[in-house]
Amino acid sequence: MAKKFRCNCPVTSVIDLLGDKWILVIIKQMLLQRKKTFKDFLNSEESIATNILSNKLKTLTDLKIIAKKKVLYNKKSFHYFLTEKGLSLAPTIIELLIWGEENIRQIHPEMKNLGEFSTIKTDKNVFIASLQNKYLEFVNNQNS
Amino acid sequence: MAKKFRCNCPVTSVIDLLGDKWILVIIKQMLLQRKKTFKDFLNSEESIATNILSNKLKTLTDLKIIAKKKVLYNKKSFHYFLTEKGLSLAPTIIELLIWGEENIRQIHPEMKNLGEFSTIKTDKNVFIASLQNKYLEFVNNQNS
DNA sequence: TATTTTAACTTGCCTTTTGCAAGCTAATAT
DNA sequence: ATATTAGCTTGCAAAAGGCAAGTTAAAATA
Repeated sequence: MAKKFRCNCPVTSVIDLLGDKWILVIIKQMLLQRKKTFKDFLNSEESIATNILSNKLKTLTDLKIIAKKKVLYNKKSFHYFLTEKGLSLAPTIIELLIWGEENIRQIHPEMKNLGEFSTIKTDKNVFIASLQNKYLEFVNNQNS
Repeated sequence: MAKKFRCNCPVTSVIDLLGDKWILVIIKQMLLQRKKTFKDFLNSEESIATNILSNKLKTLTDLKIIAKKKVLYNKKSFHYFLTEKGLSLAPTIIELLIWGEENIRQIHPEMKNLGEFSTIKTDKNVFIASLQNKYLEFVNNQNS
């Protein structure tokens, strides 16, 4: 089931892996909205279908961008969380967010705006590092 | 022909606009490889089909991410170039490049590596600003 | 000047990806 | 003991992507 790449360009190859309608949305949901179970993802505002979700979670797990863990207290639930590799997509997600904030509202007026946005722009690196740290704390709290 | 958005999240909305197999690849080709004519894009290592190319160039023009200009010396050629809006996607493209460099070679060993890569990582902001300036110079040279 | 080639497309048809609705199974809650 | 829930799978339809051939006007070549 090896992935096919169009060419040897690193940018194009990332798009071969992650450039579809759902992969980056799922990563965003984990990083910014702390979604972790199959049901969490299903109940998202993006309303993904179950077959697509199942398929994308499998792909992301195979790529080791996320990992799947049985939860201790419940035999039918799983938690999905971002690995280090997944968490290192935070800068990309934040760049998409910034571009969206600045360029999409004109054609999509209902788009919500983030209070923290001015902080993101002035202290981008700090914001990203803190986001990653908070996510790691969140994952640790789940495991204990 | 108004674009439909899945929800009001800025990240998801960017993916609704730009998250397909080709849009960001075309922007990369313009920014990093100075592609400008229909034929330039066709001859790329990614080998896009003519109908898809035509369609994506139209979409990008409608979104004002690129603009189309008749060339002065030739009545059947056009030049496409990134607008300010398009050029402001440079940080996203560079983040994809960085992630690709660090995470894809393992599963795609033929991927080419960039000599300048260590510079990109240590001086990211400088690198991006300089890339944008050089692109603007390039566009100016075309117009004169 | 007549013929060939080129740039920038469009059209038709096929394949892959996405999406909807329903169904399944084992665990949990009532 | 029965109903509900979590996490899926299956079948089918719609949309996006992809291949090959065809089109038109301009430009290059003979």
